[in-house]
Amino acid sequence: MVTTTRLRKGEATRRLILERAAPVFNQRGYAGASMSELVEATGIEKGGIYNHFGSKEELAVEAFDYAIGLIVEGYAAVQEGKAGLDRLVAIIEIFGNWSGHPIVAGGCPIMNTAIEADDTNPALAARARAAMDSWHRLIGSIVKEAKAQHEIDEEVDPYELATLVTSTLEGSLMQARLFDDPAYKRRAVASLVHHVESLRTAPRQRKRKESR
Amino acid sequence: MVTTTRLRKGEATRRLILERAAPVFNQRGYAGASMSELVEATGIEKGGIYNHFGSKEELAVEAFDYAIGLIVEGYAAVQEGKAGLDRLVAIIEIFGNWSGHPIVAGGCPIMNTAIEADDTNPALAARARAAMDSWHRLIGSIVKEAKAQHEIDEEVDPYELATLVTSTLEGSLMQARLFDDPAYKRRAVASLVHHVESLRTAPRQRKRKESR
DNA sequence: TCATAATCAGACCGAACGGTCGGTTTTTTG
DNA sequence: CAAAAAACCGACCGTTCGGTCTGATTATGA
Repeated sequence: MVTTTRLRKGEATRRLILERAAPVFNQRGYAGASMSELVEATGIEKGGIYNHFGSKEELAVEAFDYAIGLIVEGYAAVQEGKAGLDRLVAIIEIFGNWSGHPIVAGGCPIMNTAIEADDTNPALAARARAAMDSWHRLIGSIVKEAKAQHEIDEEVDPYELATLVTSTLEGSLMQARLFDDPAYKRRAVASLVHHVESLRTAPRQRKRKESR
Repeated sequence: MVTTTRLRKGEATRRLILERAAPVFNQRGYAGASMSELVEATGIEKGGIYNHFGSKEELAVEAFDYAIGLIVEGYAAVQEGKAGLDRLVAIIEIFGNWSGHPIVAGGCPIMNTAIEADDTNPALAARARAAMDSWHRLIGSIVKEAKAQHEIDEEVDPYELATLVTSTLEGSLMQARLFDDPAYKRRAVASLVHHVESLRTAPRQRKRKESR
């Protein structure tokens, strides 16, 4: 353990800064979050923060990636033990259900960053694109798997379904947050689950889980 | 013409400020737009701007309302001469089609403002809620009209359909802008039009317009 | 344990922020 | 056309912005 112990303390505070800065950026936005707010949220003085990150933008990018990492973990966990279309249904349903303990405060970091950065911050926009792309691929690969197992029709385009699901979920999240009413999400989830279930081919008809 | 001519010049520049400030706020966000940028965009010096608006926030709120006014006009125009579900289809289709000459640069002001302001700016968030609410009512009333004319099934909930359409359109717009690819919108439009057409009751089956 | 390197605090910097205000110019009115 | 009023400019204000740097402190390796 040579290099491992060498940077131990530094890595710990670096991580701490990221985990406390992520919700600040996600709630206030990049332009709206000030260094003094980040100092307050992290408990680390400005000098300390700039010891680990070269600029506010670099911190924002890494905080975004950190938040995405948490989200990827969360969606991976919910698919465990499931296969095929059930994985997709599980993903759709959990989307409407972490109103209680959201992974990172302030809504979906991908959407928030996409909306703010698309016209103003190329670096952040690029990270948002990368994250969205990997999300599309996650859903697309599930659909492909379902097709390979003849669970759904051959005609279904994986990428098209992925982007449609994403549109509906993100759009409903935006409305749910605007009106502070999770019902918007629940309706979108119900509609999407119904749509996905309707794509199932007859042979493997299974128990259908209604959104409560 | 007493009071009419009294404030003539002032009203003109006030309007000019709003129409030039609206796209700046819509693209850079409230926090991201600086007064110096607004001075540059409007061609009016700071003192001139503050002669008409009490604060940056007041200007942002009025610029938002101005942008919404343009959008309302746009969607009203596209419904002209149509009735019932055709109005809804027209609205959905035009949503995907002003990529060329967008009403106000920077995407949908309602979504942009909702995403930025929901956690940070109560005044702007309230305006976004009001605008979204009136959008919901527009679509809801079309669905109600279609129901009254037995164009669609009695079971369809107008408000539910309105929010679902909104979710899908806004979510697709966000992705289209993130990847700078209108195909995301086209797919959402096609899916929604297909869904709406599928709700039509048999009697008045009409020509179906595919998205190109 | 002790030298060394990593870590951190906080004073400090110039620039840019949102906002004010007095003076000048331009409109409007009688 | 002159007087009054409205509109506008731009210098200026205090504050906060993102970022730097030095000296103190703490953790680490030998």
